[in-house]
Amino acid sequence: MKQKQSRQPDPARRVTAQDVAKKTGVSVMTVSRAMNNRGNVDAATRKKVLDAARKLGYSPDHVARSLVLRKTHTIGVVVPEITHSFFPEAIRGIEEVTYRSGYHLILTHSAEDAKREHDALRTLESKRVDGILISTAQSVTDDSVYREAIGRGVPLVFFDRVVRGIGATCVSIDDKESARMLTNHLIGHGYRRIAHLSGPTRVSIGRARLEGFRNAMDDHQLSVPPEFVVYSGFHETGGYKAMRMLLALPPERRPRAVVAVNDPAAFGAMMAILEAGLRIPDDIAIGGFSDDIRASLMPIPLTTVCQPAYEVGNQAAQALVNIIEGNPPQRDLITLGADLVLRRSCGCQPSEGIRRG
Amino acid sequence: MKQKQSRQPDPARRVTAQDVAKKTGVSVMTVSRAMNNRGNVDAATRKKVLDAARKLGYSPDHVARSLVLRKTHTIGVVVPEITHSFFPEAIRGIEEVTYRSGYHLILTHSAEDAKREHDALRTLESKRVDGILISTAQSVTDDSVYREAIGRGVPLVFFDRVVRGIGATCVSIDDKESARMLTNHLIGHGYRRIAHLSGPTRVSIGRARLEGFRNAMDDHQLSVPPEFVVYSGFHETGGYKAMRMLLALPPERRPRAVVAVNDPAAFGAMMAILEAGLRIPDDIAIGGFSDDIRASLMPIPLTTVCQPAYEVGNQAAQALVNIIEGNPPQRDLITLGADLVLRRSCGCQPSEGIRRG
DNA sequence: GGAGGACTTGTTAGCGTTAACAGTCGATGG
DNA sequence: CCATCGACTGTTAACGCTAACAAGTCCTCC
Repeated sequence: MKQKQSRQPDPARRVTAQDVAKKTGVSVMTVSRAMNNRGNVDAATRKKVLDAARKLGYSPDHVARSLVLRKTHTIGVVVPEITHSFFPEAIRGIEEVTYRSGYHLILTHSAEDAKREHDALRTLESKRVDGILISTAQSVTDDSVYREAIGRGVPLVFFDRVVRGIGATCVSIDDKESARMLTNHLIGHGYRRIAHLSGPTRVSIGRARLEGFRNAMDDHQLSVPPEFVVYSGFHETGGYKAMRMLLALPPERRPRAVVAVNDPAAFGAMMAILEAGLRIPDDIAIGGFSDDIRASLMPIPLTTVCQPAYEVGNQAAQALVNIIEGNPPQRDLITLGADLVLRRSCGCQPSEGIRRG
Repeated sequence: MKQKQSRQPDPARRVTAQDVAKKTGVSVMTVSRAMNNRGNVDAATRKKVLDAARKLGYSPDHVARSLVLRKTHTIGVVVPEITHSFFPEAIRGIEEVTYRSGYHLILTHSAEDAKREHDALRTLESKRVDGILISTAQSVTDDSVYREAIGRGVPLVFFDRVVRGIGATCVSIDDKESARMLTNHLIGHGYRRIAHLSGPTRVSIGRARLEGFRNAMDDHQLSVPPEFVVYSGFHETGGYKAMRMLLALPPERRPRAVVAVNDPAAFGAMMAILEAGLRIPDDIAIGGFSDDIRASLMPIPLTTVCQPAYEVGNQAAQALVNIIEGNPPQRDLITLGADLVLRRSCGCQPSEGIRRG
């Protein structure tokens, strides 16, 4: 067939700067300069190089470039669970920043598993990412992995589920303040006996929300009997079980309102309340966290704290990029405010009923 | 304080195999062999090397390794919109495969923009990913980008929004069949005048669902007047507007049932129907696609086609890894079946009412 | 008219790793 | 006793790119 086609020594071989150089009769260095729009290249030469590059389908090898420049323009992201509605939003916020600043994202997910998270961290480091954004897994009990990475000079920024006091920047929602705000709102409705469905205190958000709840109660000199703080974890079933325990109390010792650690727990609790033949908010009022997409669609729409996931990701990414580029942020604790979304479950009769969704 | 701490010439410098070699008195090659568990290393030497590596905090540089081995163990993923509930699920399915097979994921999102997708593709190629998983953006009109990448030998697998006939493996839901199934179900309820709220026909799912709808109608010798196929796009507002157009028809010429291209469009349409003072399904029945988390929570729960997003991602990743590792799949069209989730909006009175959520 | 400068291009070396080949050393066997 | 083998380890040369310096050309200016 074709006799004199342009020779291709190894079909699997990629086109390199060498090939472009040979074709245009300049050195690889000039090709490099032209491709990177460096000054000091004659306009005509640059054009010649760029044309040849396009014709040959040449694209500079970032791997080689990364090796020599000691910079990969890549950021590692570790999330505990990609499908948790919070994280896609947060990733979107991260992506917006990194896209603008020319970084790429290596996404790993720890499946809430400490070992898997640890592996992810090590591999990201081996991949020589320029920095890491991480939201910790629930099963992590030991900071040393993070400390060591930081010790080795890897820029690390925590977001949402943060670890404070080990020298890494943390971006999170002011959970304590939000829990306080929500609790205060319930107190404002006149409720005095308020219970808390809590998350694991090992995780920062679990701790902070419990604290904020306690603070608000303390501020109003309201007591919190020990049986009013029930562990529910982060899921529907936990919320359901925890609420059942509260409902097992004699009626006069039951709470009149409940602050749930998040919306799924609140949904579980609501189910338990309705099953017990009680009404929301007439018998028991309830509030949650995270403005789950379902919150506004429940039979009794759920009052909840709306967490700016996009904003958290955005700020965390911004902080990380700044650190990487040599402008470390002033404070290493960035907390964002959250909004209270008032719906019927707390006793409000919102004019509009639904704020989003 | 400490006088004789181990010297660190350049604090920013990472620990290399060289350092480990020097410390243990062997050559870098032996370090490499020990780290990679190659044979031909004395057990005692290996231990010595591994110990020193741990002590120094050495982790092999994947960038350098990738350069010499011409393999990055990294897969590029391009999705049009990370927050579309379908994609986090799909990514989860991808992640499961890649985690098991030792690949990492570079995630890019095109924001439904052709140019941004094009950039992402080029950069991924420059980053020398071993393969690419892509779900196309809506605004793409030209295949050549994909063809060229394939021409350059980049393994490419499409998932969900696929491009057929250009030599890449495609993994998608059998949308035509699903649309047909849904339409058949409505016909089974006795509806004859059925309309379709359509997506962009440029996108494969838009085309396929329209076709499946048409096929089902043809099979039953039911006519589809031109005004019964209304463009809605993929969002609530589009569905709302499209439904308004159908409702603007004189009552006797209105549809009795509607097949929406996806759930958000269906939600918009439902809002329009209810606003017009009509009842669902009594006056107009409706069905959607994707089993959006809200579908079961609507005032009238929505009958919908449940798409196995996790499975799509999983199969696509599996196919790509196979291609990369030299076992190309037999067929280059992999279609997965979907399930019909029956709820009230189509006229069914499901015993259980809610299937998931 | 020759020193100096501006602009462009080339040369050399090295980023950290591994493949391929080349030793080294003790043991084995005819 | 020396060739041979096998187990281990070292040496060299890439992989594709860019920084740093060197060198060439042409021009300017005292």
